[in-house]
Amino acid sequence: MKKKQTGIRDLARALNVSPSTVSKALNGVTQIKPQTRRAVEEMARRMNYQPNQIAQNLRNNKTNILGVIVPNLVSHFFAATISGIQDVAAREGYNIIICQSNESFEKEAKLVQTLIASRVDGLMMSFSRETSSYDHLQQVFSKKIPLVLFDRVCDEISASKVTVDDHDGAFNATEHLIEKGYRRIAHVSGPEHLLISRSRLAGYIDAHKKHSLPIDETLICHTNMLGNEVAEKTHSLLNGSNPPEAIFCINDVVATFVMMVIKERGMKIPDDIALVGFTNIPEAALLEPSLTTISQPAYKMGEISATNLLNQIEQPDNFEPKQIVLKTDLVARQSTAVSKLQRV
Amino acid sequence: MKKKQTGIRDLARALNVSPSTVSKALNGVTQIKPQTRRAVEEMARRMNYQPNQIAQNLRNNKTNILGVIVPNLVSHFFAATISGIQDVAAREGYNIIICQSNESFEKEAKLVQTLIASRVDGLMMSFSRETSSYDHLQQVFSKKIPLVLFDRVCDEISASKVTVDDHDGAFNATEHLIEKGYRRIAHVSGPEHLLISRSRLAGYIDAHKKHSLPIDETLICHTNMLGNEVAEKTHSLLNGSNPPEAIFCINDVVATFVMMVIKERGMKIPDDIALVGFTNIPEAALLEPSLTTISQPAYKMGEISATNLLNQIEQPDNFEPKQIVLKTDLVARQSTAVSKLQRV
DNA sequence: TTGAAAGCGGTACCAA
DNA sequence: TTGGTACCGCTTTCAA
Repeated sequence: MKKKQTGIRDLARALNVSPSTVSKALNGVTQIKPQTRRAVEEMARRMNYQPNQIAQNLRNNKTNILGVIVPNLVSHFFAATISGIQDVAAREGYNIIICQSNESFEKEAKLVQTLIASRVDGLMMSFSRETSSYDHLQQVFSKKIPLVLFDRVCDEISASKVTVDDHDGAFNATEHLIEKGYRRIAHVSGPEHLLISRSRLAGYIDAHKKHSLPIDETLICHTNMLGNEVAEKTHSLLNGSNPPEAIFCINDVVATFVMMVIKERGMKIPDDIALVGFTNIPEAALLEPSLTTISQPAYKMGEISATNLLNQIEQPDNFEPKQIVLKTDLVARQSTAVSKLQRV
Repeated sequence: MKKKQTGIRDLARALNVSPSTVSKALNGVTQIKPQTRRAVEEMARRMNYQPNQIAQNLRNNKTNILGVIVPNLVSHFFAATISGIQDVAAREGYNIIICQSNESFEKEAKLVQTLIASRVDGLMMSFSRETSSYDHLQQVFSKKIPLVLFDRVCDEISASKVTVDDHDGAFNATEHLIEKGYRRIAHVSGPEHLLISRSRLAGYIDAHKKHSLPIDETLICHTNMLGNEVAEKTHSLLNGSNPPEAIFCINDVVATFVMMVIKERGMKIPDDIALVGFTNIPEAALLEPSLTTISQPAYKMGEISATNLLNQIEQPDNFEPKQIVLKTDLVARQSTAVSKLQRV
């Protein structure tokens, strides 16, 4: 049995005033005699009073809870993003409910429902790998729940979006390879329907265009980003009649799989083949050779997403969806550390 | 302005029945004519009714929310634990609010208050590095909020605790080194007041005892587990007149710092010195040389903690605090891959 | 089998 | 400056 906690009425009784007076005193309403206020505050302390947030929630139709849906919690990128979200939320007096879709569309849709039922004040999400339609967000719109998409976003719906400049990052990664003297550069991408795959592929292509290099379709392969398929397709790439001199991967995890295949085949990085990833996971610096990659400001992305969502919640009227694109940084490491001269 | 959602009264009005009938029909109370029930359910669907969970919470004095406090979200171990918690919670219809103390005692204490104010149904926590007193949990006890401690627990308070067998893991790690022929084994530990430091140190010592090896106090050093201090103390260890042949570190992150120092000094692992960590973070396998370590079942720890908490919540009466200790596994890798013979 | 009404613990309007 | 009271949306007893 739960013990009954002291409520506003208990305080009122103890002080011989009305509940409404207590409420006002506690909430800093001005029209209260300072003396009364002090008495109430004193008594609240003495009786160890704590407002029942649920009752407040009901009354104010507000929970001070933000919902967050991510594909998973264990990848460092999302963990760091959530860390940023959490810090901003805590600072502003909000809690966050975190859910993971485990990359399943079905789970994602269910979670959206759950969070709506929990009456979160706002929602932030990054789509699962499977997500390619957006009907599951219908209720979010019809109930006008503030929404911010981050990282894995889509073009199809109107909402605030926070992303890194995937195109620009991929462009820089590719150009870095070109400047190192590489010409035949492969790209191991993700599922075709993900915007993130398309953007990074576009950056890869545009870097080629800028340097007037031909694009060889056989050097571009889409994967589901899982170990088996990536390994398999990497082998195919390397078995080709005219294999690539460098590989740009959609992210560091994929690059790690590719690196394993390359090592397995007894090839040397970067001498036989260069490798670039994307994200800058902590492992990237520890790999041997360490991995050149594009670093994404994950924590900052979380902070910005949360800040935007809170603005949206607190000024629902004059709010316009914003598209925020964060810059990335090239982190050059050993996996591309071959000088141009050396290769000539 | 928030749009008003369909409530139980709207349904009642539309069907010309009373709100209480609607409530009963929706909640599967038996004393309702099946026909009425179907009508209500049908109408609920048509009017897109969703129960207001806040109102239900208030009424039932239950939120279906579990609070989780961890030192941080970005370390893989905690991320994996939370992942386990989340999956169990979701399966049982609970949400989780996740907070990070950022290793600060003050923040931790504040978060406990916040979560209590949010009326979570239960609380799971892993203490911050700074935490050495437990008054901040006083309210948790006085309000009888179900509590489960995991990983970083303490002896001082009575609650369910889920840990890995730190002593056993450390014992195995140390014995592994002894069996490899190492005799002078150093231990780089964490803060002395943490139970986890003490347990692992005890395992280290007991392995020595079992093999009748002397314990050299100068080979045991406590650190704050941060890069600078670990590096500094590692240098001291290696500068000693009789430096160690192997180092067992309290965890993999510390081991990574130690490895950097060793490499910096031009020493070879495992030929000049062997190294063992604890946790089995994903980086451990990727380091060069790969790191021998003790793997902790993080995801499982989360699952078990959540399951225990839910039991406690749902059967508050006949509940006894449980101490659950999970076994660890030794993962032997290159950092200790010297054969005994080779060293003789 | 159904309905009326009293809460859950606050907030806020209106009156005193 | 303070108090009375309706109400947020749902559950549950008790009576019809």
